[in-house]
Amino acid sequence: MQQKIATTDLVNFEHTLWRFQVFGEDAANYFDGELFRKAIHVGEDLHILSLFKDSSEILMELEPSPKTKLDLKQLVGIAKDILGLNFPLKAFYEFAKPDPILLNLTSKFTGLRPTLTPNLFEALVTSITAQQINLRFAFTVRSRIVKKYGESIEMDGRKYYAFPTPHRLAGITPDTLKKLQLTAMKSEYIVGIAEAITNGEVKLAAFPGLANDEIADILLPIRGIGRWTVDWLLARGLGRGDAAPVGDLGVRKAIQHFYFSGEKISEEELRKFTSRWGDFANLAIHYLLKGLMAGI
DNA sequence: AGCCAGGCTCTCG
DNA sequence: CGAGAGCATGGC
Repeated sequence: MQQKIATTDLVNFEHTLWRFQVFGEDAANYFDGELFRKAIHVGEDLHILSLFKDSSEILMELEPSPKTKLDLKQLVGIAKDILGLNFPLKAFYEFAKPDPILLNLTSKFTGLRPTLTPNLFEALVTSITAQQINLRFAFTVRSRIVKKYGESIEMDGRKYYAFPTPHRLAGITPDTLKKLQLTAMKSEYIVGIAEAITNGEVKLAAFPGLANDEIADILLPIRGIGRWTVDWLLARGLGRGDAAPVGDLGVRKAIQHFYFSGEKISEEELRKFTSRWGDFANLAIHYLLKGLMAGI
């Protein structure tokens, strides 16, 4: 089945999904520049969600078709999150006008939105794999996890892997993850988090209804989850407007590059600086990162 | 070749 | 608490 998701004046398809191509293989997210595909568990079934452009429209296709309206609603919600459609982009562009740097970036990358990872377990594990190593290698390792533990479904002669559920990772010996070239520590973190979720200690489903601080209080005591990981979960998992992962190396470099002539500043100062963006911090930072990577 | 990766935990003062 | 060492290995 097919369904319209958005028009191209609301979102720039290529700019927004570009992130899935730049760091090499991503077994959980297929994007070739024109077609995006992701295998997703909903209800009892594994679906392939496809996103693509047709003239001025962005369409979604689902295989197999969802059996219930509720499943369909959930899949449409996921598609919208992947395209970042819930971010108030127009209001942000108004907000950005007085700032020459943001004004320049928003006019260069009009329609760019942060893609969300609404599967919060996937968001957490992805962050952990990316801690303290270069992103390209992080993607390679994460793809190995996805291929080894994720269920797959075939379409047009290609296999698509769903991100492993917590159930598939809970109870495995961390050593099997270590063989995929995660560090011993990260292997333990990931299995530990999978177990905390399957045994009900951590209820990810409740997070959308909680405040940023409440989520941080739940997650920070868990081994492997620090401030950086929480901030990215808030920013790219839950789409919180005011999330600002200032501990992130890329974010620091971007802010220092655009606002401090490349001079290094402390995390404290960064936090103070980003507070000026209020509920637009997430968007502002996304544009700064894009600008940095584009060499502006 | 050698420095550095989109950090986190643990220890020590 | 705040600073600093250790993790571990691929990319460039």
